[in-house]
Amino acid sequence: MSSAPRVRIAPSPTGYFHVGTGRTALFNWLFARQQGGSFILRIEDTDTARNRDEHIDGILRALEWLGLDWDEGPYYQSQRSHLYSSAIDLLIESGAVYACDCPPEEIQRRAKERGGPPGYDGFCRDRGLEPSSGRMLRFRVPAGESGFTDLVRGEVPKNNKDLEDFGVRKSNGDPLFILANVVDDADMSITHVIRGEDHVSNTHKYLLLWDALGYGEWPEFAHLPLLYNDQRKKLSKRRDKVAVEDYRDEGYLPEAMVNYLALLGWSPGAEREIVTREEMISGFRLSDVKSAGAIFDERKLQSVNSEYLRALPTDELVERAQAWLLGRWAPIAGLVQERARTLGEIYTLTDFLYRPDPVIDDAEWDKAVAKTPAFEALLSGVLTRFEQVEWDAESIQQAVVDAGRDAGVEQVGKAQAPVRLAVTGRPVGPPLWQSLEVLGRDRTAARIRAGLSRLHPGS
RNA sequence: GGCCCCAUCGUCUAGUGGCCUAGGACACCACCCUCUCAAGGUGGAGGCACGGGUUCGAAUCCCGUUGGGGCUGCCA
Repeated sequence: MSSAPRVRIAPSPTGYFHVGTGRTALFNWLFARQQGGSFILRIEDTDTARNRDEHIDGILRALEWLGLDWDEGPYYQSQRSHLYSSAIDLLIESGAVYACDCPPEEIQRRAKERGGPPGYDGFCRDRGLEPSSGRMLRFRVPAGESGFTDLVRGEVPKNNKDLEDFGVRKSNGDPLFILANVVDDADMSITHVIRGEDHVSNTHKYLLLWDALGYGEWPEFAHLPLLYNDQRKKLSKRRDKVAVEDYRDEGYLPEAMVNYLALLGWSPGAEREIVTREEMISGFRLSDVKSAGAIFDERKLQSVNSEYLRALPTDELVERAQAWLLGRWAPIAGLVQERARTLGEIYTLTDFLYRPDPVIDDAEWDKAVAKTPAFEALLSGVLTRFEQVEWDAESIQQAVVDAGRDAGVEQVGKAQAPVRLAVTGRPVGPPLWQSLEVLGRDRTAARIRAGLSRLHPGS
């Protein structure tokens, strides 16, 4: 194939955008960009019962968020039914398909009776039923072999006897996925079909149809290994967090998500983990894609995301976090930046600035503060000093150090602990002195007073 | 059940017959740094599923076993 490659991503409107679809889209996009080809978006909405406009909108926004721009489309299969109809007419004419009126229960019953494998048994093959409405259409699978060569996995053999007569049109007249898929790939001159491994067995049927329709030279195929959960099962909506929009909403950066997704099944080479888009485009090879599946590990995603977060100019970070929280935390943004793994986590680290009062866990308080008698004197010493010192990080630090010394708590690390818990409600967080400076003298003092009375509920 | 695919540390991977007493990253452990937590630094534990071949030589090639996965819809 000497002309510019044409590839496509063909999601169906299921209500969310699966990370696996995102990975497939990315690999298609990388291939197209590197080869100077076209990346085409086609919505596979032949199942009219499931279609919803907002689902389609979700697909477009997810693709945009990931930065995977398409060159053509979106095309909608629901608007191309005339193409499928004429293809079906052709198949009827040539006798490549036949009508079938077996109810699904009947097919199942016969399979059970037969004791053999489940699936259709060709019952209507030679009944000569008219292809009238109310009857589905099945492809008459010929004897022979339907093997093909896959760009990532090599030869994929198949004996046609292991293929049942699959449906190409529903009894309500709608085309089935496999038919629409083939017709559109031919019509759109798709040169490389890059999709998930769960489609390999569809490919044999695809090719049979392709030939029956006289489309000529086959496209190339590349089947990508699947993404699994930690149980090594295909990532599924039911058990797993699979929606790209969920990761977006938690504050993962699209560039980090793309980087992580690229690492699943492909590698930029030894000792590299963080890769720019340009490097991905220039280094990507379909032949380098692994054929074994990969587990989607959110901890690694977090780590990649942290790297991208820390690499951001701090003012840009503040800007991009606007959707999660207001900019009140900006003065300590640089300190928060290296501690947050997602934009959403920034709030956890800075919520003491946003809440009217800290939420203090009783058990935590008892363990970290109440058990140490000296901390009472420490806190009141801190309070006294806080009311007098200049309100800047350095003075705040000095006040805590001095109060600690007077209370017999020499180590600063120890002395800051009760102050931190009383004021922020958490045992850990960004550096305390700067945090208190931003919080302000009055709110800080009030919280320490509250801590003191927590020590002595009566007084 | 049938058909097909896959197999390097817990996870993602490098490795395409000698450079491998198998390298990196995440996660984990220890230490250093340090106002906590991170970040950073140093060190550590941890893997070629198993069994046969082929070869002077196998993580790399072949066969088998085991394990895992996918498909098997009038969903896509």
